Amino acid sequence: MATAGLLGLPPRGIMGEMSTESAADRPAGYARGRRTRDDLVAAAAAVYGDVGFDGASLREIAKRAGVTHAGLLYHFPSKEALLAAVLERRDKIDAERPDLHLPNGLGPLGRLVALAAHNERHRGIVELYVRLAAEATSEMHPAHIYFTDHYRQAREFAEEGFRALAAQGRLRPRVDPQVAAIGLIALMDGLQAQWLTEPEAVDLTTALRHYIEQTLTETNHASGPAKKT
Amino acid sequence: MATAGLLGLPPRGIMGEMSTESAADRPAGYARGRRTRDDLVAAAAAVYGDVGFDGASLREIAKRAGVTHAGLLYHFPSKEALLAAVLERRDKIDAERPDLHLPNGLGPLGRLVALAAHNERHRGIVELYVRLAAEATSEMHPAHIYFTDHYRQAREFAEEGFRALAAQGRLRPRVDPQVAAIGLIALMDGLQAQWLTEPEAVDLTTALRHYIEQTLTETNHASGPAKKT
DNA sequence: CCTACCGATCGGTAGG
DNA sequence: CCTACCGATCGGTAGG
Repeated sequence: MATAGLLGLPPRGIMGEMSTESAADRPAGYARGRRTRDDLVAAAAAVYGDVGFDGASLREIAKRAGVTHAGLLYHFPSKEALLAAVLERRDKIDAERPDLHLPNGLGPLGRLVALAAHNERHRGIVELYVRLAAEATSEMHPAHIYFTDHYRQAREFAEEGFRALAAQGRLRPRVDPQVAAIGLIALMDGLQAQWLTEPEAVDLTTALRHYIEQTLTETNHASGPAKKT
Repeated sequence: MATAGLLGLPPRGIMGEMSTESAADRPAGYARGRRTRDDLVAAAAAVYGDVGFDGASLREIAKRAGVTHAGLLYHFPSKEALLAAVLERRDKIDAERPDLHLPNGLGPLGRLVALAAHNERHRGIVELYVRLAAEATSEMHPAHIYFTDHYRQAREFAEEGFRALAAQGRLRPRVDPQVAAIGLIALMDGLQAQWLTEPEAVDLTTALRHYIEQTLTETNHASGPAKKT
């Protein structure tokens, strides 16, 4: 789930109909208000991680950012507008992240392993995505479009990765890149849920690496500088 | 996630400290009250699937079962007691299910594929588990113990399955049964979340079968009567 | 950005 | 099993 913006694609639309109009996107030359808004978005992300979007109260988010809940609604006209801002920020952060480039013999898919390693050190991000993804399962949920989009992008990225390996003749002949891609994304998500529930019992990268290596031909298992983390 | 009771183990404890004492477990010779309680548990499972446990209101659950919310609290003394009853019922149903036995060349792990195929025809079950598992991530959540237990059992079952294959010499030499088991359970969970979000884009069994087959030696891929579903 | 308020809904209890 | 109620909390608005 915490694979948003993975491709560095331009954050397109993000929330479907949802609009962040109003005070929220003023000239932004007013440093103070900008700061408050950033604090609100950060606080919201944290609270969503703790109790989900549905369970989050504007009063709790506002309190953590040091304003009243009516003050929050001055900056973001509705609960949904704040959610949109949180998701936009996540995509922006992910897209701008320069790390995740350590070559590791797994081709583009190495980025996914590196992302998992990064997430392991940022529990809050994982909590945010695991909770939101479960809520957004419903077609009526305000983040539903965001997640269908997110899954599609993640799948396409993984599929490209497997195709690249196939082009190099490194993929086992029976491996279907599309099926392998769906599985890889699902594996990442499932590992995150299990890891949050019981961090000692599971780690995020081992099973992932194992999965990718199973799809490679025997001679390609050396997997380069694997333990670079 | 919807792998509860997979092993047919005696439902042990279930909810940690949580107790279902009180009126809820009377002699049970009173058919009418028994019926009402069953209706309440079924309604609760449905509402949890829609909006999660945290988001579910006793009034909505009671209405679906045809009683008032105070009537519900007569049968189940608290919101948590009702949750315990829902989880107990799920384990009982799973343990008693006689299907899931079609041999398919995958050994014990074939049961997991059969379970996924079954879940594909019972969206409500999957919704219930995906939502609860995300909420139960927090150590404070009343279902947390249930899920740590559930994950542990599921992992052990899968690990046994991989060991059985290894004993038959059917496992590829590089495959670690424990790592493969963690991955298989995670894969099931992640597929379920993706499938709920976008049912047309993903199916529950293909990626699962693919994963298991990747761990087998070349000569074992025929996978027996695969499309028996 | 705040104070003050609105109607709605929540889990749970009293008392039959 | 119900009616009737409790205190708490919710998202959002009015009006500055």
